[in-house]
Amino acid sequence: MSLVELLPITDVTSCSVPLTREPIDAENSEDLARVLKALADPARLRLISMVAAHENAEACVCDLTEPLALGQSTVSHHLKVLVDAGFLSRDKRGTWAYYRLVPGALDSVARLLVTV
Amino acid sequence: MSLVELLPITDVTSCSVPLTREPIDAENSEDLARVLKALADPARLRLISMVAAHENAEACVCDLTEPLALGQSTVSHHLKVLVDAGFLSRDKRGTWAYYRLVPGALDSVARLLVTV
DNA sequence: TCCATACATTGACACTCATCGATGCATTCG
DNA sequence: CGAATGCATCGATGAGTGTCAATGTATGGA
Repeated sequence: MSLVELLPITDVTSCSVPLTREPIDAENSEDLARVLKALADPARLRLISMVAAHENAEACVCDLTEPLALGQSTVSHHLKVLVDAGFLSRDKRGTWAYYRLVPGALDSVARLLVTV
Repeated sequence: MSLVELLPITDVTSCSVPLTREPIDAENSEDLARVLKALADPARLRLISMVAAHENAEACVCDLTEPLALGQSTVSHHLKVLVDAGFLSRDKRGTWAYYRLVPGALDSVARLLVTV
């Protein structure tokens, strides 16, 4: 397991500089690609969007399965990918698992892409 | 061939609203995922970065092959993916093909991710 | 205690993708 | 004209990924 999987995304990307400011080295390009790969899926983008829009800015798996029209195990898998990438946090309360956006995670990725 | 493949990236994403502002619908999520997938590769991130940093903000394939340590056909393939996604433009002059950043392409993606 | 519910994990499968070598196609130069 | 250069395309291959059904694991209620 690498450092990337253990630290929140902000720690991974904060040490780097915008993509177009200076040539990115091989290691940083792999870190950023790993993070972008977690975002580059329609179901996961919708999950992020749905969690953000949900009441109290949190949602459990059962809230997300039906509107996505995907199986429960598939939704669970996507949520895990997003948690591992640092975009979502998981809070288990009773039988439910509540997912939230990690503040600043999306923004730190956006900052790396911006050219101005 | 869908509209997405024909139009520059700015046209695809300008009609959409930041991911966390309101729930993204299935169609928009597929468009955005397609664009992010083009970015989510270490070699392609380095290509974008190297083109941006190169003299006159343009580079030909022969400038990019060696530092990437990838075969010429592989580099050519990655450049095509980036052109198709709207991030790079191609200008053939003589035997050389010069690639440039499409102004605003990265920024319009960054705007979709930002939460503030 | 037993069952139902919510979720995670596993295994399998189809599909996509990154990479390479070989080939094709212009263009330039001798 | 012929050889060489720069690049795109093709076919193959191995690795990765999204999806599902089935199973595992807690937790809470009757």
